[in-house]
Amino acid sequence: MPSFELGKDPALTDGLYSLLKRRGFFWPSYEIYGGIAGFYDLGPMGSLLRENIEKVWKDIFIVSEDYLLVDCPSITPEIAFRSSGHLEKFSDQLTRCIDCHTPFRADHLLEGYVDAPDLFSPQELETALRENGIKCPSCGSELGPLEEFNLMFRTSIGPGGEKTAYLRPETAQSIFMDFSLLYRMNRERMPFGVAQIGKGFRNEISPRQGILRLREFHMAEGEFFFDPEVPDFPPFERFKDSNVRLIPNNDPSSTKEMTLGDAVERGLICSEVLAYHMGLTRSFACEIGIPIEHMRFRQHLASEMAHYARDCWDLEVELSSGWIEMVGIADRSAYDLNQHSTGSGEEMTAKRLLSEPVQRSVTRIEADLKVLGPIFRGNAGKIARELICMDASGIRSIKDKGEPVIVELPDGSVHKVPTEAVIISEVEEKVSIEKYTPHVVEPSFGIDRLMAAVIEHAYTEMEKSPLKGSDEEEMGPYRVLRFDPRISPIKCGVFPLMNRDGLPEIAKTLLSDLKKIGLITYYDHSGSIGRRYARMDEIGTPFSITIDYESKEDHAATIRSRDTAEQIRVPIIDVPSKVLELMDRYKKE
RNA sequence: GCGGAUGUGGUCUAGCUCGGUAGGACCGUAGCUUCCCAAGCUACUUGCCCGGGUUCAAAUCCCGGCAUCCGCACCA
Repeated sequence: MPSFELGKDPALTDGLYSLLKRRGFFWPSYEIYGGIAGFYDLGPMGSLLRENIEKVWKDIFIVSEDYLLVDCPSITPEIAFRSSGHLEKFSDQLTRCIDCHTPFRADHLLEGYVDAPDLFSPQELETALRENGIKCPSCGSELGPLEEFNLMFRTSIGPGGEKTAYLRPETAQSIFMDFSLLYRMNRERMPFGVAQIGKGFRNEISPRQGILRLREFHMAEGEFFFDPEVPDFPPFERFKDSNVRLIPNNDPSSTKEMTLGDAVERGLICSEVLAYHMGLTRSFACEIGIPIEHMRFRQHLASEMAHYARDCWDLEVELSSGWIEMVGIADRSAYDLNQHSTGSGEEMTAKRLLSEPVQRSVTRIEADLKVLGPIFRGNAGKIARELICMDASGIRSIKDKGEPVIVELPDGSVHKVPTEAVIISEVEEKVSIEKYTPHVVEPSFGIDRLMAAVIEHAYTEMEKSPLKGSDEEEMGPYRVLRFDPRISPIKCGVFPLMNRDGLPEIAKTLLSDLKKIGLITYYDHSGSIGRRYARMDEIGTPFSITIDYESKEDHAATIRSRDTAEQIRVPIIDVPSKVLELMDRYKKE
């Protein structure tokens, strides 16, 4: 059966994208007003397809891997992104040529002149541009002043709009902010994962390539928290021998094939935890129907890796438009938790049991509330709390000099605490628990891109059907979307061969039996039977059931398979279970 | 953002040079047909990207905007 090969002939996907609109997968949003780049509507088929892809994702991350599922808001107050670094990181400083108006990223212009310009502040950039005498690379003219372009959509909360907020560019941050709660919900056991499926928003400068680069997109993210001092990750055993294609960043021009186990041993992949999630990602992609030959993992170049990332690998899938990133799997170390911990003042740590409890003597500060109370009244408790957190040796030397201890409260007020209120003692302490900030590995899935990949790889064009008089000149090729039945938007079509003589009644009874077991169905009585099959093939419905005149006598129906066009005759009463069985069997083949 | 190309029913397109009723095919809908792989027959629905200008008259010419595609730039 002739099918086309992706990447070999992009012209073959031409017909695909009109099919997708015609049959209700997706199309550009706000078309009646001319459309806006970077936004797409998912139609009836696209919505079901996306939901099914997410279902498979949940089967892996929530059901098999026990990730905790959360669902947090898209609108996020500014402070959160100040801590996370997005306010800076997602703002590019642009400068424009005063003659040709071409915009450039200021830090890119400084590559090669200074070290790590991406970490520079706007002022530093401005100075560096001037000191190095940088001119417009395309025409040589002077460059204008810096402009800020933030990739986050800005909005405000409440009336008056004084509270600035942004639409989240990734779902991850909420998970970090909720870390302590989630850690407790997991009963303080490590390691554990948290997952979120939702929308992300990025105000891309110039979205292209249709649904592959959106300003509002679906993402499924996992955050896997673990103890960085535990090098082994036993579950990794499962993927140790999985073969993968890798493009390591020390040699970006060649693809290497090896097992994930080897890659960790050779130090290409930084940890077993990261490699494990690459394995998970690969099996997820396989399950939704992306062929393994069209997958590879590419390591971020040192220059494109975010400054907090220890290591980062992208799953890329080959499409008609080339190799496209689908999933980013990053080791973000303790960066995010540290940022939010510092930003909010909340402790974000996990506890680790020391293998041997440690005896040590500790200098402890106590506050004598009997003294503090009468002096400071309402503030006494706060001062005491602040006092016992201060550096013990420093306090001791102050106390030894007989000077009062200066305590500053979070509200900014400063208080002089008399020496006699400060008690310093040496205690022997048995420490059996140690606190640490967990590291995190983040697999982040672009659902819309994966959906496009699934569609392209399920797409098959065939020579026209051999029988009857269809005319390929007019019809174009015969098109089939060969989805895995698990992700097909519609699971089965139900057709009366003729729209009369009691056939519709039989078909509708069967239809409701299929609905009862939760299958999404499609009833169709219009057009010839072949046309109805063709409609189902175009939306990737794996099974079509036809009630014919014989059904009235033998109470049986035919089930026709999308991929083979084969038909089997099954008693009507057994059709629902037979369909489930066929769906299940498809997976294993 | 820049340069180039493009924009006609749901889809693909003819018409634009040379202004004068917008045409086809597919898809879709209803009906006929014992109809199992886009068959046939009948009927039907749906359109000139938006705004302005020139003109008696604009899909067509001019200006502006928007969008798409390609290249540059940008980005995951």
